Amino acid sequence: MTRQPRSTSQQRQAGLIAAAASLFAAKGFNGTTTKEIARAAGVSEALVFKHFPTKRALYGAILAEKVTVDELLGAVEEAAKKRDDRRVFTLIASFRIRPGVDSTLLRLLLFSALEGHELSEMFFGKHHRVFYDHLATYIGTRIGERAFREVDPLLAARAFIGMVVHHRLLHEIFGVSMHRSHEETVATYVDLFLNGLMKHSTRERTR
Amino acid sequence: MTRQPRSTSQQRQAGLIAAAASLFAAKGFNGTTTKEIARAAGVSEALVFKHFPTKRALYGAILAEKVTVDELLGAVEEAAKKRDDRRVFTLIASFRIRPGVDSTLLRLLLFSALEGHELSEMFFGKHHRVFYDHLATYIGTRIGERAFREVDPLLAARAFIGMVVHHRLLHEIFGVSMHRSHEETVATYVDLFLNGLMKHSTRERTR
DNA sequence: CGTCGGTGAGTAATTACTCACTCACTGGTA
DNA sequence: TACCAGTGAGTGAGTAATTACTCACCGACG
Repeated sequence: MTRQPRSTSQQRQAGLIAAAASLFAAKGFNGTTTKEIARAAGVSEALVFKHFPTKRALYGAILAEKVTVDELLGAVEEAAKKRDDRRVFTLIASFRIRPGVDSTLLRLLLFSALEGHELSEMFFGKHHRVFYDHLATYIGTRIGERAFREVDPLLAARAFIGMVVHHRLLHEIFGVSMHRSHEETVATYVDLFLNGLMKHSTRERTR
Repeated sequence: MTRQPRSTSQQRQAGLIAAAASLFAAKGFNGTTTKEIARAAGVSEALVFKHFPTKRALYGAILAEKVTVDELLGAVEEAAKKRDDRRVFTLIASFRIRPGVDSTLLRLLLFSALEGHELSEMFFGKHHRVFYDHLATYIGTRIGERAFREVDPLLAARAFIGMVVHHRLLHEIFGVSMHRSHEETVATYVDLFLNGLMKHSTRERTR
């Protein structure tokens, strides 16, 4: 019998959040029982409620905790200053499409939105809106500089993020296999999209 | 007291499926109780189990029932024969992005995939795979005819569907408002994408 | 010895599902 | 016409299991 040292309140809380996050991501809020969470965290069910007053509060703590990564936005900002279009788009795409990316957050996001959790919007804002807001601003700037064609920047940004997110959806949620490497996939998407945005002397749009 | 004529077995079954579909779409499988379904269909809970042996069987019946629309694929086929690229893409996009489109199917699809229902894959295949398989074939043909650039047709098809599906996701699941009309949105997406696919004499890709 | 991490044993409510039963209608028969 | 047995739609009242959550209590350590 090894005698486990008792955890501090903070450690336990973190452990519970981690255990619950993976369960909620796998089975949704309603599909996960507090007993399962307790067992996954290696404690009694009663202790769960010592740390979080309700199951829903625990769920909220998960959504509130996971924060966006700022270093990516920094790198994007830098590439944007240099007007390195390809790099801007590649950075954003390969942040989502890369080997070993964790599907937990995507699943949690979808579950929370579908199940209509109150914190869903905040979660969405922190994880996704920032990206397409940033991107829309950049596209707008480049249109102003006559480097890109005249399109609605917000629609264009969503279109690009859409390619990327949809790819993850197919792969991580629907189990569609990737027939190309991560790099090839990203390169193709960036290529297609940038080419679509670029101005070309020949052929104007029809409508 | 108006005396309701008793329904036939088929009518009841259809009513139950309709009631259950909207509830499952709204709250997921685990979030919906059989009592709610019965009440929504206006019958006793016991009758639900006279028609479907288990709750899961009822869920399965829903997924198995809803079929894809063939008239769209017919129209696409026709446009494809005429090599009317813009029309092919516009048809597919505006089938998904149009006023009054029902979000029930999209929600059911996501729920079933997230909750890992066995019939999810079949559901996905009937509603989505057909589209990007068709589209990929067409893109492949057009590449062969040197009308489009050399890209992986499957990736390209997914990229386009990705724009469209992501748009619906934002709008119908995450509640992001559409700041453009349906037509403008579709036109922008098609325009961006087609322009990206087209060959342009000037400026070759950098890598 | 008091505080804090931790638990076993509950409880009230809800859940999917069952069962014994009623009611409305049909077709055959006298 | 009158009657009656059969059938299938429909239900009220359960039941066993599960669920989120509670509470009285334990024991280690400063």
